Amino acid sequence: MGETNGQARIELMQPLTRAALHIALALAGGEMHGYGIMLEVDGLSGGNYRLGPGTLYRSIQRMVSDGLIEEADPGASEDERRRNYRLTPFGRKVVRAEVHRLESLVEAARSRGLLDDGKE
Amino acid sequence: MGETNGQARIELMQPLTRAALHIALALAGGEMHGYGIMLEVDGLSGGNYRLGPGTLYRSIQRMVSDGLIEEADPGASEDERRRNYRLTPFGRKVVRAEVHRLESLVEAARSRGLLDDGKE
DNA sequence: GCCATTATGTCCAGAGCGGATATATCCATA
DNA sequence: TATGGATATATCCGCTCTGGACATAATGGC
Repeated sequence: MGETNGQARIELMQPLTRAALHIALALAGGEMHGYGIMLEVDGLSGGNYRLGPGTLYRSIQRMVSDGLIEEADPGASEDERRRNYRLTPFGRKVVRAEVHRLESLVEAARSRGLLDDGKE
Repeated sequence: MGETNGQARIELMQPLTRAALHIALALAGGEMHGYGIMLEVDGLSGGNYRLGPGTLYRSIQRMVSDGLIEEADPGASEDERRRNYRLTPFGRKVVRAEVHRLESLVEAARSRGLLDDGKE
């Protein structure tokens, strides 16, 4: 194979921007259009993190040109305005690596006693 | 009590910037000076995330003025150039809230099957 | 037909960042 | 003791990323 090893490409993409991470996580559940991603991210963060339209559509474009996501065929009977996106296999690898990084951070927090004594 | 409830202030600080999160996690293990934080962050991320001096000292200043960290008395026999910092109780609450957010994201990733089939 | 909602997109100003540069101290060792 | 690499802090420049306002238009319920 003429291409450089995939691991290197993955590391070049890290760390994902905050917006890209949330978009990727939303798309990990299945393909979805932009506005849907916006609502999904709002929900999965419990309202603590919101994507405005500027950040949303700009991030989508960047992720497409980076090969993290790709446009999917529009569902048959759906709203014609919608543009559906899905994670590419490469994108999936990158998010997975990023989530593992987050897990390490959470573990570091735990080992430093940050999560003990749960009262505020 | 004349002050607004602390929970609101915590939410105003969220989400922490990437740099601030890493600095706070480094300081969760005990007080430390800037250069030490830089090395600690490098280590706790396995080299995947590095703070350059610009981001580091700028972030420290911002976090001090936001009340997340504060300067501590320098240790007796230590290098006089060092300026030691520690998390404030408020800063500790904010990092804890942020780590809980990260845990939710990891959990969302898991429930979407993103962490299954561990091969690359 | 009316109009809120859904949906995508651009633009601007400001926040955050990476890395170069500057400066100075510390300390091992030659 | 002087030389120099590591330690330590700080600022500056240019770029990326973001938030939110604004624009435009199709959809769908009434």
